[in-house]
Formats: sequence, structure tokens, C-alpha cells
Amino acid sequence: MLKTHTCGELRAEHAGQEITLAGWVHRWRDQGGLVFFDLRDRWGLTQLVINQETAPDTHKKAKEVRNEWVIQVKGIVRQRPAGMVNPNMTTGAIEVEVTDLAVLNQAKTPPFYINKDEENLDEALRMKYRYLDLRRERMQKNLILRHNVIRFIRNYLSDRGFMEIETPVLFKTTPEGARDYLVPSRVHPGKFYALPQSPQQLKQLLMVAGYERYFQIVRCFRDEDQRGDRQPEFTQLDMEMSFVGRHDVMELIEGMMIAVVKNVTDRELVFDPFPRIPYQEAMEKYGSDKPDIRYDMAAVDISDIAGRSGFSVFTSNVAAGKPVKVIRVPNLGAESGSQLKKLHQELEELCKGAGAKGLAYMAIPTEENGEVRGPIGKFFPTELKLELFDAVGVQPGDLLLFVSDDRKVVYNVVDTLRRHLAEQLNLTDPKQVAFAWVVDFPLFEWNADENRWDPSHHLFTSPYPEDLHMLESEPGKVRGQQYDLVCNGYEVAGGSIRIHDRAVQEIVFRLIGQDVEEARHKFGHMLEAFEYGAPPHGGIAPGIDRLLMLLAGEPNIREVIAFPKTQQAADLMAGAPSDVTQQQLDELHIAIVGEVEA
RNA sequence: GGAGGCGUGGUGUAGCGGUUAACAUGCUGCCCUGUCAAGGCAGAGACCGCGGGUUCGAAUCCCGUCGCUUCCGCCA
Repeated sequence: MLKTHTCGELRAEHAGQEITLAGWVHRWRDQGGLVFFDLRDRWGLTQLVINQETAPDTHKKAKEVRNEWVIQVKGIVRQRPAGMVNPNMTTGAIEVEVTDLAVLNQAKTPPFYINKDEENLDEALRMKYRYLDLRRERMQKNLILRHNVIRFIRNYLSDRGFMEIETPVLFKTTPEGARDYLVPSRVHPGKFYALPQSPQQLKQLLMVAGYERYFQIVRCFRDEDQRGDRQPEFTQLDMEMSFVGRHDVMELIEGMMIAVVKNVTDRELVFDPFPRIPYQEAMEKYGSDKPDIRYDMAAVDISDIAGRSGFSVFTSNVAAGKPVKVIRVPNLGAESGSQLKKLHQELEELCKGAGAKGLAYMAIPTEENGEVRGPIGKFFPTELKLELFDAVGVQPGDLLLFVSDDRKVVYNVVDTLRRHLAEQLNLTDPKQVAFAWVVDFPLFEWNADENRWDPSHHLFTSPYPEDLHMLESEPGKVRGQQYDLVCNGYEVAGGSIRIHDRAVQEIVFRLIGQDVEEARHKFGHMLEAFEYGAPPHGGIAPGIDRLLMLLAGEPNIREVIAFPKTQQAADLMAGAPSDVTQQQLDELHIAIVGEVEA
């Protein structure tokens, strides 16, 4: 080893020891006869001091050294003189008085600061020089957290009888779901492997194989457009259990998540245990199947009351079966007239973007005898107003926002308003993590374009046994044994109990417009496997990157991935994707056709 | 596929029709024995992403294009 200690471990009790350190020069301060370096490695910073009087040759060398040079130093650990202790450094009680210095490598001046956190750094620059970006404290912290979380999960599950089993990356394209990344086969001209969107089928086959408790930290691939929380390749904790019901899976994962948060993060857990919200309730209250419940502002359905008002938009909507919902926003109703008008304009614009035709409001006075402001107040007689206020639990100074439209539009507007207002009112503390389960999803969604039912999760999700009788008569009412784990407005895991009954599986295939023959063609290996004694089983797959993003308090998942891709799915450092040689194409029986940019 | 935002010395920003293109920081040199976002002095460094257009005159206005990003579509 070129070092005896790390740059993070020396303390007052090491004083007097001769030690060797090696690392990068984080910062240097040339004081003339004294030169100070903050030496950095993965474990921390240590102040080095080089004294012209006691080490003239070393001092001469030190004068040349610059930021990010790689150096090795030998020296004596000294307790810092009184008044010169730096309480902001973990090693601030000591410094190393350097006797020998070796420059292991020089460094060009980096294209951006390594030694300070610059928030608005150009993303393209960070990506091009990712290896420098990763030197920065923020990224280092995130990757260390990532390692700790994954290690904790591996141990947690291993301790509970799970085994990690690897599954192939070169697999078969699946007809449903996201667009596949395809890999051409050299030995089978014209045929392709697909990279897995998740090892869904394989983990179920491992249950058939009798492994009972499987997990894998595994890379998944989906060729869809990017978002802040979506990368073309991402990491899942994929897991599956046999002989369990949904509560078993949920309790295991809930226990694990709580343990992760408590043991390896500094986050504040808002709910313990996690609330379980039925899908329908989530939609009605929050307009979303992945609500952020760090804050309330839940929508209240006041269709009944609004239908008896004199406001024709509401009465005609209610008559047509469209809901009227209210969101109660604390304090904003106390704004001055011009502020209120401006605020309403801004919110209405936002709602129109979400599909609404308009946004009605009432500003509740702060004083006992104040007037309700807002143009729709006059359509609600006093009696009806009181009934309304009672229904929404009004407080002085509230702003009430009214949304009415087709149910789906109302959901979307409620979701948009909640997220926007929470941001604006500073209700989203990234220190807090608010997990919740969303359960009782409908098994199917009606696909109007294709005139058929689509599975809302995936086609192996088992219906509730008590809903089985409706499977053929009213498929839309059948609930699936599906459970999503959500946190701070993101879906962090989705899972279900799977169908292991052949007859049920056939009905599901038929409903989604696949005859058994067709299904056998696409999923033959699955159906056949299920004929050899498939145990009841179920599982879940938390997205590790999203989870880490939330645990690190980061705004996107690129910050917790060492080498992420840009929104255009490119790697700016290596320059992927790239051209390949004609010979490579020929071997793969691939011809480039159509327009290709130079 | 669509909509929005951003692009000015190495970095982060200001300037938004006429400026020697400003500021901070970094960089280079010199001074300095207790600094730790060190300090002081001096200096170098930008044709304002790229291409067209409008104008007497464009970093600034318009069109196109490229890159990054946010959102919609998409994501069983």
C-alpha cells in the first residue's frame, strides 16, 4: 500500500505517529514559508502542513503542486495548536507535518470545481467529465449511500432465507409492455434477443423450480423516452416468494424499507407503519395512484352540495354525472385582492394545461364577519355555504379551489394542483420520506382504441378470490392482488400475487383478446411450466434508483447513478451509441436503411 | 412525436438594438510562517452554441439547427 491511513481517520490520539497518506490535492494555501494542503481521498480530508524551515526540499516541491494532483506524503501527525482546531473537519483536531512528498501524478486544471458544490453546473459538462463529477462530495455521498442501501438489502433478505440468483440479460422479446432493446443474433440470421424489462417471467419460473425465496439486484432495460425518474437502464430489487399472500410480501418489504431508512439514511420516516390506500380512494382524494402524502390538501367531493347551488357549470356537470371537487389550501385565502387575482390566474392557467376549462375559487375571510371573496360565492346561499364549509372543514383564511369536469380530468387537475401548491407553499421537505401502499387496483383497464380489456399491472396478476365471480360478467370491477409502494409522489415498487391456476389464467387471456393458442405461442414456456406444480407465489420489484433518489433527497435519478445517460439516451463521456463497422453489421446480418444522419 | 426553459472568458452569472462585453471565482506570476472559501499585488483569458436573416449597426430582434433539461404522449 502507498498509504498507511486514509484521509478520514486520523484523530488526536494518532498524534506523534509517523504515517503515510496518498490522495488528491483538494485545496492548497501557500503562505510563503508554510504551505497547507487539504489532501482528499474517498474517506475524507486531512490538512497537511509543509514547513520551509524544517523541510526545505519538500517545501520547494510543494510550491509546484496544484489542485487535483495525486501525491503521497510521509509525515508526523500533530495535534493542532489551541485555537487552530477546525471543527468543520472530522480530522480537524490534527494535521500532518510533512517530511517527504512524492508527486504520483500531475493533473490538468479541471473544467469545473471539484472542491465546491456548484448547483447549476451544465449537465452536458458533468456527463462528459463524469469521472471528475464523481469526485465531488455530492456524488461521492450518493454513491456511498447507494452501496450502503444495497448492501443492507442484500443482508436483510439473505438473513430471511432469500437467495440471489442471476438471470440472463440476453432474453426473449415480450409482446406487452415497454419497447424492448434488441440485440441481433450472429448465429441466427434475422433473429434477436431482447434485454429484459424486468426478470418477471424468470423469477416466476424460479418459483416453479422450488427456490421459494428469490431476490436479485438486477439491471433492467426499457427503450422509452426519459424523465427525471426514468433511465433506459435502471436497477431493480427483483424478488419473489412462494406460499405467500399479499400481506406477507408487503410486510416483508415494509419492514425492510423502514429498516433501510432507520439504519443507513438520515431521512425522517413520516409514517410507520405505512398507510394502505385503496386505488379508488387515492384517485378520489389525490387524483393520482402515486400520491405525495407528506402534505394533505386532499380533494373533497362536494358534487351533492354543488348540484344544489345556482352555479350552472356545477349543476349541469353534476346532472351529467361529473364530479365537483374542492381542494382546501390553508392561508392563501388571506391574500390581498390583487394578489388573489394574480394567484388565481396563475393556478387557472396551470389547470387548463391539465385539461380543465376553468378554476373556480372562494377566499375564506380571516375574520368572523368577513365576506367570502370570489365570483361563485353568490351562487351559494348562506345555508349551502355553511354546508359546504362543514364538508371541507374550512378554516379562516383558506382558499377553496373548485374543480369540475370529466372524472379523469378532475383527477389530473387535482394531482397537478396538489403538486404545484405543495411546491409553492414549501410543503415538500426532502428530509421526509412518506411511504404508502396503494392497493386494490382494478385488474383490467378498458382500452377504447383496441376495444378490449388490458391488464393494468401485468397479465399474471391474480384477481381477488372474492371477485372471481365477476371476472366474466363485470371485468372492470375485478380487483387485482396488486400492491404499489409509493413515496413522496413516486412509484417506488410494484408487485402482485400471481395467477397459478390454469383456468383463471385462460379467462384472463381471453379477456385481453388473446386466445389460448396465441398465448401459448408467446408464453408457452410459462404455461407449460405452470402445469408442473407451480406453487402459489407473488413478489414485488422496488426501483433502486428511485428509492435512492428519495433517500438522498435528490431531484432526479441521474444523481444516484454513476454513469447515467442523457435525456436523449446518450453517454456523452464515451460517445454511445456510436457507429459500427460494416464488417460488424455484415456479421449480424444487419443493413442500415433509410435516412441516417452523418 | 409535441410543448416550455437554458446555452456569454475554464466555471457560475450580469448585460437583452450602439458598452474598450461587466462581476465573482478559477488560472499564471510575485509577496507572505498558522492558513483552512486564506490574504495582498500584477497579469492572461470571450469574436456571446452553430448557420442564416432583419438593421446603418445584433450577444441583444426573427428563422433554422445542435446540445442539455423539464413536462405531455410513451413507460404491462
